[in-house]
Amino acid sequence: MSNLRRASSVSASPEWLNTIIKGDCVSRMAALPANSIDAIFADPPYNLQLGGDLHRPDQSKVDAVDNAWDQFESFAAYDAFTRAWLLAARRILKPNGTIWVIGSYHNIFRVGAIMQDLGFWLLNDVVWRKSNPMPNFRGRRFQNAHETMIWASRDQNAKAYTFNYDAMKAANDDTQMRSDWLFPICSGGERLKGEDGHKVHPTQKPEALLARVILSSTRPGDTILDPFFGTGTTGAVAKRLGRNFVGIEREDDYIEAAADRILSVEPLDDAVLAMTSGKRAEPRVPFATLVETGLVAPGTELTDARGRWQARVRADGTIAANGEAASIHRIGAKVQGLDACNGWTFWHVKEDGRLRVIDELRQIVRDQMAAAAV
Amino acid sequence: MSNLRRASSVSASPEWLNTIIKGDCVSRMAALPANSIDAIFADPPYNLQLGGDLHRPDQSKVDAVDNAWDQFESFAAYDAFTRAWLLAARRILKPNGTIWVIGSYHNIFRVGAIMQDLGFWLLNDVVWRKSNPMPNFRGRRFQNAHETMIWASRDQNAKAYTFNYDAMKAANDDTQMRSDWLFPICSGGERLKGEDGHKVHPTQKPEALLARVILSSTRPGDTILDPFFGTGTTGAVAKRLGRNFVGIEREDDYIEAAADRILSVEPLDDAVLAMTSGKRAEPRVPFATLVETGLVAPGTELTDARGRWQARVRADGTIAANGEAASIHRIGAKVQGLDACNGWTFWHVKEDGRLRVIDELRQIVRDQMAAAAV
DNA sequence: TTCACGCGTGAATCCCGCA
DNA sequence: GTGCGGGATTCACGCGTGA
Repeated sequence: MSNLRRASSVSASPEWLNTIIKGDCVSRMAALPANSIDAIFADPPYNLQLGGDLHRPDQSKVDAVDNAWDQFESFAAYDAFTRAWLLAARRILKPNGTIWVIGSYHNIFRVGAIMQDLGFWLLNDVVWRKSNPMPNFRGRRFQNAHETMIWASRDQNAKAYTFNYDAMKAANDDTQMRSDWLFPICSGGERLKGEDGHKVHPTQKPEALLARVILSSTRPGDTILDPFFGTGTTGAVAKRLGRNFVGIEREDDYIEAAADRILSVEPLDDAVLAMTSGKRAEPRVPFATLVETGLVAPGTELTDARGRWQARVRADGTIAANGEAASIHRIGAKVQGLDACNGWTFWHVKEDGRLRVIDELRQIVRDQMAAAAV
Repeated sequence: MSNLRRASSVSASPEWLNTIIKGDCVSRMAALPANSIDAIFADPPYNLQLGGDLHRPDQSKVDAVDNAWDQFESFAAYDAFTRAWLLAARRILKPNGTIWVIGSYHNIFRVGAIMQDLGFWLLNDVVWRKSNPMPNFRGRRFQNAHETMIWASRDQNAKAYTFNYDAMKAANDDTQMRSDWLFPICSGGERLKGEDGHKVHPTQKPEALLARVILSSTRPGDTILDPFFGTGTTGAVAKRLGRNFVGIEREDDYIEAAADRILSVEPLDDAVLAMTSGKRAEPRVPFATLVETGLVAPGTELTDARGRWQARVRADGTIAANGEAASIHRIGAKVQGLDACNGWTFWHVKEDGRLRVIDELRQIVRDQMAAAAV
């Protein structure tokens, strides 16, 4: 068990909190107390059933997912595995806890049907639209440009699950957060590489995706369990966002990489993490996307063009000034004593000593999105 | 049976072509010949499991799907129904036919798992992103802004299914069509209304969605069956796009509305329907033809684009390098140390001091052949 | 210092006709 | 059915290199 607990941890917290547990997730979850977990994020094997090698048009070979842990003898074997871990997960979930499972068309239908059979109550299916997916090299299908996440409560009757509706809405330019989310795949500096320069894990998920999952359906201080921890994206984002995590993973290489990674994560300030709560006052790239993708770091100070007013960016995509938090538009209006304000053209960030209006940053994201649009 | 056949129909075509068959889709499909349908589009009941009435914030009542045909006693009952109609559908599908099924998170996971169990081979899941979805009025979930379509072939081994890759790519600004499609929901003038001004069918799909389905995976003249015909969107779009249809529907009201609707549809001109097709559709021209016609003289030296490798053309249409002679493709692969190579785009000839790819010479031959055929 | 360009790569169920 | 071989097929982004 890799212990990554902070010195500030409450002494009464269980010894498995903020650790990586080595082993098979079914038996390890069985060893945890029932009704102890606030939220679960699971990225199980997809059972890809790939055929032979695949080459790009330039004859380079695609580095496919051919790991032993993704191999199953049959649909029945995959179903049995899925049923077992979902049952174990359901036992440790609090009555009002929720679970997220991510998958592709290879496995997600089996997972979803089994979740319904076991009594989970589906709340949403959420589509992760990839802004830069791998092409279909042979031109025989549509480009597989998304993955699917299922979000479910433990029971149909569980009505008090956590959903930070107002925070999501405020983060999405004051309209409801939709069930289709656009994010790039995990690449570049975020992608963990081994000493050989090769990716440590074949299916590392982007932190921005996990950030929205965690911000939408958990509260600071909650405990999030990931039964297929891999290289610990769930743990890293949970720690950064002031949540506790529990990871379960079988492979030593992954555990080691995850432990190093999480150790270097610095949790955000409590003030930045404070959630928007209650009914908001009245009033299309969401500002949250800029935060989730890292274009604007949480905690960044925003100012108007003349530097007369300041606000601070929070992790959920709202901003705060004078003790109040809301969308970029609302806070922009508030500090000026006006009824309305276009936050996109009002607020600026300081870059290299210069002010840059955030509308320019939105344009960057829009350009990315235009490539993916219809 | 509502007969909507055009006078121009070939007399030898079966009597059920371009008609709406009244009755239960399982027994009606059983009465059709096996291996007779090119494509199926199915919009089965979603098994919505709604609780009580839902009201908007202004207290107006949401007109939900509460029809008898959407009620099932249990998941098991829904599964049995799904299995039955999918089995019947699979029997009438041609070996290289494909099937589309649309659903929401309430039912699509069960449908997808059963499709896999029955031997269908999933090709893509395609997300219909709604540009104007209904909001989540209670603010307890993400806005349910999409539906999911599964596209599958009859068997894993069926490789020759229709996919109009080049047409889709051209329609999408010359980049591959992705698995997420953005369309508005069916409303306004397209939405069929009864004499009372009330919508005729609760789940009428937009014609644009069906158009992309049909254009991507069928050819003009193909036969498309819809076992849950409703108000006939599939039939209307199929007719407009020069395809044949077969509809099966139980409710007289829907059949009547669909028949009227389809009668008023005017098929598009063949010229408009002609599909973009890439090199795959071009006649095969052996490299030997270029030598035989004198476009490339025996003894000519071929090089790659950067002049790193050379080969010499032989009179029989093979080329030689490093003491070996074989096709332009084999030698191209050999000199590079690869398994495969497209010799047409790899090899160049020197003309007036410039390099010219031999694929251009092939195009000259193809143009000559086309001119001669007129 | 900046820009242009080449190269590598990502959860992939990825060919088809003829003998 | 199997085997063989022609030849068709890629999008976005990060990084390194060289001018």
